[in-house]
Amino acid sequence: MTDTEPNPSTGVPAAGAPDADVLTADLNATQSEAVRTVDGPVLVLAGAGTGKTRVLTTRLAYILRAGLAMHGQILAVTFTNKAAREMKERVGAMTRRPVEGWWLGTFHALAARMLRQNAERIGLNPNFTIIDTDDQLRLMKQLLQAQSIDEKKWPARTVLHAVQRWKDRGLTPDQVSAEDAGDLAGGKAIELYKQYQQRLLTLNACDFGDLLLHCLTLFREAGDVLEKYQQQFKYILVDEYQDTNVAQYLWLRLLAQGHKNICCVGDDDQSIYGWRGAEVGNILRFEQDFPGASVVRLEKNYRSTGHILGAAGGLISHNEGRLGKTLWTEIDQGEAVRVRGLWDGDAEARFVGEEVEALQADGHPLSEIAVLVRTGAMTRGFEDRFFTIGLPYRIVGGARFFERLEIRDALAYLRLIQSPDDDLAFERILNTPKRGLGDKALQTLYQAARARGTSLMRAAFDVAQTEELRPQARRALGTLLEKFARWRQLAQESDHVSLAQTVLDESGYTEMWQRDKSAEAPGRLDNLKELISAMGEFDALGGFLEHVSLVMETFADDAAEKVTVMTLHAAKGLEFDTVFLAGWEEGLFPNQRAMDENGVKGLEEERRLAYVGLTRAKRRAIVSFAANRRMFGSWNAAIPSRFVDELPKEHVKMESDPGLYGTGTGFGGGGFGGGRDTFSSFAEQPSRWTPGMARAYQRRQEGEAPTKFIEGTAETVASAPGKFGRGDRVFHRKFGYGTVRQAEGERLTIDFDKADTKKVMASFVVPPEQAD
DNA sequence: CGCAGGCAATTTTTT
DNA sequence: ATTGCCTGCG
Repeated sequence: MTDTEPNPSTGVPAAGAPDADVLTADLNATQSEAVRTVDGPVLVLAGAGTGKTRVLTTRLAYILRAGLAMHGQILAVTFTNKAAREMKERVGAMTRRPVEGWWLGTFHALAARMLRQNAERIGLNPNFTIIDTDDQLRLMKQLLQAQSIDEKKWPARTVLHAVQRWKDRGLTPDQVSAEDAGDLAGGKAIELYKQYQQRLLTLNACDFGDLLLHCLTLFREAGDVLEKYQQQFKYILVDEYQDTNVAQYLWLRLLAQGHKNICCVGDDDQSIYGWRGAEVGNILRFEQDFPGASVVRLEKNYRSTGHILGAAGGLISHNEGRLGKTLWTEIDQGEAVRVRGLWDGDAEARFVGEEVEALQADGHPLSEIAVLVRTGAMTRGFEDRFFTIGLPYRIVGGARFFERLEIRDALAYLRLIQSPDDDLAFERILNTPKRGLGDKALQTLYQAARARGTSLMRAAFDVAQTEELRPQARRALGTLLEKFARWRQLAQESDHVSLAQTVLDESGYTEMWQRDKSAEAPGRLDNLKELISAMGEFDALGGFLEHVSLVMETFADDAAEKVTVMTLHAAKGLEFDTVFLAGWEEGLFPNQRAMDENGVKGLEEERRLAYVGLTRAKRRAIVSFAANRRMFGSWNAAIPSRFVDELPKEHVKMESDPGLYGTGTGFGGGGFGGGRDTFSSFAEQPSRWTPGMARAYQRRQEGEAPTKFIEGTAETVASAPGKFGRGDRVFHRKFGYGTVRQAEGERLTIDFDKADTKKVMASFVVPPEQAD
């Protein structure tokens, strides 16, 4: 069935019929305009909650239904797999046809598709691998070592970061100016970049940046290829345009030069990825970049109350160089944004916990409540608190499934079966599990590979026949290579799921973790099982590996009846009835480092982040800050974020705890939380354990006394007699870990572990005003 | 080759 | 405080 035929099952008329108008019937005037402006470049400035996704999907369906193009002639680009998936679902529902094979996907997935179609034109094999950060880093380290560059002075991360920024700007090694490189890596940065690219080419591999960069090179050097795509894509749709980097912009501009029908949707006020190369300038310059462009502003907000929009709008108005939008809503004014000052981070977590419980008691679903924080580390305090009070919660983010050690190892085996020349994979598993092939053996193999001009795997087959390695190592290598030969055979004969199972068993990898008695081993084995079962959803090994490289997603259970805790970045594109915005302290948010490194630009991006946070809220936004926060072990005093002051007074209700900043007597954040088990909140989810936590948990399992937390004033502790006994392990927020020597009435004596605080205290709790 | 102990680094995150 | 990384020794 072609795109121009009527759909027999739905009776949808043929393309070109006025029926396409039906699609826009439910939209407001500007949304409809955004959908129907189909000749020439269009920029849709879509404020938060103005129906951006709806416009984008309707536009795609409209173009199809109006018969302006067939699906193969539309390029629809998103940033995340999630956005791509959502768009596929919605367009599929609207057009009632499968969305298979469409050019709808992320920048990287679409670029990879184009590259695979034309790989040989730029010296790659169509089955090139896409490497992850881990591999990138190891590769760069090797290059630094080869150049004898001091890794202390120029860490591989730093150099790699620079390389990535160049790639974001669409610069190949010869296009980087010496001035740009500066004295990075002792002035050898450009040379390193060049070598890095050469090495990747030899490995038949790309990193994420290359997917776009190679496309640009391809377009530049193979005019016929570019022309073909330019002809093919009659319409181009782009989501989240404010987050594009220069390479992505160039890619789009080249592709759009054919039909000039490019529609970019975005919001300059929601650009929060400058630190990874996004250029707000792209959206600000749209009208110059695409002459004759129309601009449509979506300003009617369907999400938030008047107070929330007022607060967010007032805050963002402190940024300069905006395209400018004023959101309005027909929803009621609602409640003012609450701003709550608290004594410390624990008090803040306690406050949020109590508020959530109150909302829950009023019948508010937990799935409509979110706690948004600036840094990933801040989720821990809330997790701890929510667990303690038995509040169901979900942490978004953290270590992602495919980034876990055991998953990467397992994937390396599979990659190596798929493409034997994948040196990075080879290196990773050569001695994992330990089989007596360490650094020495690897060096020998490297030399052999270099001498022969082949990959490590091929060189290894030769070396196994010679005297170059000690007999023991030679035998071990021989055994490994035999296994690989067998597995490769098996890959032809059996399905990829049983292949993976066999590989993990025969390689001794599963056994390695079964033998491992550390507490995190069971979690790792679970993850391996999960990996095997995930593979079942793919037809073949190749497809699975491509998915893994491009879609680094955790298979998470969403939709559960839980409070969500996540970073502000992770919250983009989501909405909740109630949003808690925690940690609004100067230095933390706006983040000091962001300001130090990027000055006013950095500050403005932080402000946009605050704006994004506020506009996630449909009915309630509650901002909080703490006067004291423990960071990296020590206590920091803090003042409220400047963003608190920037919220327009008429939309805000201040409710700082009494006693903060000398405004009264008494101290907030009292309460008593003693007797809490340090590790209980993680006991049920071993897969989330860090090695340190796992060790501590194990110590506890072995009978060591549990650690108790002490918080609150001397009085409150004294009012809870019997909570502490001789020999209890305690943790005090200022003095750290200790042991109770004596506990009678309100006199507690504690020996603290740290030498400088090893003193006997009559009253162990520091009143809040004395805390640093 | 493997392990214990010393040592810096510790924003945000997708693909 | 915690973590991963590096080094030096057995």
